[in-house]
Order: sequence, then structure tokens, then C-alpha cells
Amino acid sequence: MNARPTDSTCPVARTVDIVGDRWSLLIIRDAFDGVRRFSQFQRSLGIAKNILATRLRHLVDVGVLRVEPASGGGSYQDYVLTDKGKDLFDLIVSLRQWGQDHTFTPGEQHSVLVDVATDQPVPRLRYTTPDGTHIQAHDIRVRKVNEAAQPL
Amino acid sequence: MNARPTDSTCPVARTVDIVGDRWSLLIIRDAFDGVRRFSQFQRSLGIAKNILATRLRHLVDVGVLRVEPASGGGSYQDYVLTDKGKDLFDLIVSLRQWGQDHTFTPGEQHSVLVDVATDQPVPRLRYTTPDGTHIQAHDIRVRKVNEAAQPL
DNA sequence: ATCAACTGGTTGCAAAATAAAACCACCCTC
DNA sequence: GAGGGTGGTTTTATTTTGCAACCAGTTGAT
Repeated sequence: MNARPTDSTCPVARTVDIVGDRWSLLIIRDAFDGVRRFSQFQRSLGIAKNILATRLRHLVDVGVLRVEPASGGGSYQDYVLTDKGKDLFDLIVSLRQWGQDHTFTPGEQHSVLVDVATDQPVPRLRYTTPDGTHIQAHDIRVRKVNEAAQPL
Repeated sequence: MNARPTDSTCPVARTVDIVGDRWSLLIIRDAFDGVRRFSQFQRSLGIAKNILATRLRHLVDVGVLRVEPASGGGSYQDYVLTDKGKDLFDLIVSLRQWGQDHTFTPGEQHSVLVDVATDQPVPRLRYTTPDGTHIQAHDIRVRKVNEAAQPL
């Protein structure tokens, strides 16, 4: 997708090179919301058909989406998330939560995440370690590959 | 930044409209890694200066970055994350974790997150509710604004 | 004090990506 | 078998990006 692959040792850069553009992210969001068909994506996003075709092909090529026979049994096809694509769930949640916090005025309405079992809104999600510790920016730094690990 | 603001009720779309492009995301990543100066961003990213100037101005305009007098006391200026910008931490973590999982071959080296206190690598972070429940894609769906809430 | 190098840009131009519209073959329904 | 929807491709226009040159102000080294 990108002219200059940031062939970096940074996982952030690699992810951005694969799905870090406006349309790919919105396509993935729609896919999580159950959109499967070319025409559904097109109507939902208001994207030009040639661009959509390019993006879908790219997302299939990189293994985020997969083409399968239409769910309804017709001879058309569906675009569905692969397991690799489903792993982008946290990314979409991050985008959503930041958007909720910083792009809406207090009373303004927006779509919300709800628990499929109870249909109740999901409380704010936070990143925690397996033992339940909440991790924030100031707890963390990045160690580059050339940097030696600190002996304990 | 974007020609067609997806003036949507979806928080994901709004976030994507603000920071959902390759360079903005990489600039924010660098900012979390302590990069502050124009020239540092430019060298780190290999981005054209005019594009960098545009992006930095945009990120300042939307309140993700803030300009302040250079830390060293000179007459130059620094670009630093605002609180709003620091809230993008989860987004950068999401990008990083997906990249680690899906864009590196088993033995391949990459930068890692370490705990600032212990300097030990941070275990995988997961999204959890305040009571510690791990939430994944299949637990959740999106309720649109026009959709009625389910009476309990 | 002076000269060189660096900083933080801007400008102009070329190349690439994106968007809009027209077009088309196939499928599905009636 | 006619009409509309699907899933694209092609062509052309517009926008964005990238590259290189340039430049004024700042800093550092002598």
C-alpha cells in the first residue's frame, strides 16, 4: 500500500504501513460491525469504488480480510475478518475510546459498545497486565533493539 | 487534514479523521519516545520537511501536540504531547502489539516496551473492564445512536 | 567577531494517490 | 426477458505527497 515501507524494527511502524490509512481503518471498523459485502462497504463509507476495490484487495493480500462465498448462498462473495484481522479489535477500541473522550461535546450522542449478553453499555476499557495492573504512558518506555537489557 | 470529514456519530471515524494517517501516527509514536524537536522528527522519520511542518501544525491545531520553549533553554521550540495527546497511548500500544504479533518472524528482533521502574519487558497488555474482565471482539457489538437501548 | 553549520521552516515542481464518473458483464428477481 | 443490484475496471481530473532548492535566524567554534 505504501510507497516507502518503513522497514523498521518498530512494530508500530510496521502496523501503520499495513493498516495505517483512513480507509483501511474504517473498512476494518465496518467489518467488526458485520459489514461483509462490497456494496455495503461502499454505501457505509461513501468511498469511491476503485479505491474500495484497491483497499479490499490489499487487506486480503496482507491477510486481514478473507474472501468467502456469500453468506446468503448466492454466487457473490463476502469479505470477512481473518483471525489476524480480528486481532485488530484492540486497535479499533483504542480509536473509539479516544474519539469518545476527545471529539464529542458533553451532551452529544454517539454509537456505543454494548455487551452482547446483556445489551448494556460496556464500561471504559483499560490496558492491564495479566495480574490486573493498569498500565499508562508514564509507566513505560521503549527499549530499542540495539539497547542492552538491564541485568536484574 | 482531511478533505471529507466523515462527520459521523462514530467515534472511530472522528479519531481516524484527526490522527488516522501514517505520518501523524508515527510522529505521535516518536513523541511518546521523547522526540521533541523538528529536526529530530525529520531524521527519525525520513519525512519531507514540508510534510512534517504541515503535520506538526495540524497536530498542534487539534490539541494533540503543544509548542513550548526548548527544554535546553535555547530560542528554539519543542513539540510535546498535551494531555489529550498522551491519551493516545493506548492507540500506540495497540499498533505495537498487533505489529509484534503479526509482522515479525519468530526469531526477529524488535523494540520492546519496558517498565520504567524495573527495566524489565512489559507482559502483553489486554483490555479489561474496571472489575478485571478481559474483553474481546466476540463479547461486544456496536449500538448505533438511533438504536434503542434494551430495557433490562 | 566571524565563519560555518544547524534549525525550522517555505516555495516550486514532479510524481503518485485519490476521487468522480462512465461503463460493463454478470447475477437475481419478477 | 426486462430492470435493477453487484462487483468491479477504465479514464480523466484533482489533491496530496515527495524532493530539492532556498532562506533567515541561531548556535558553536575559533
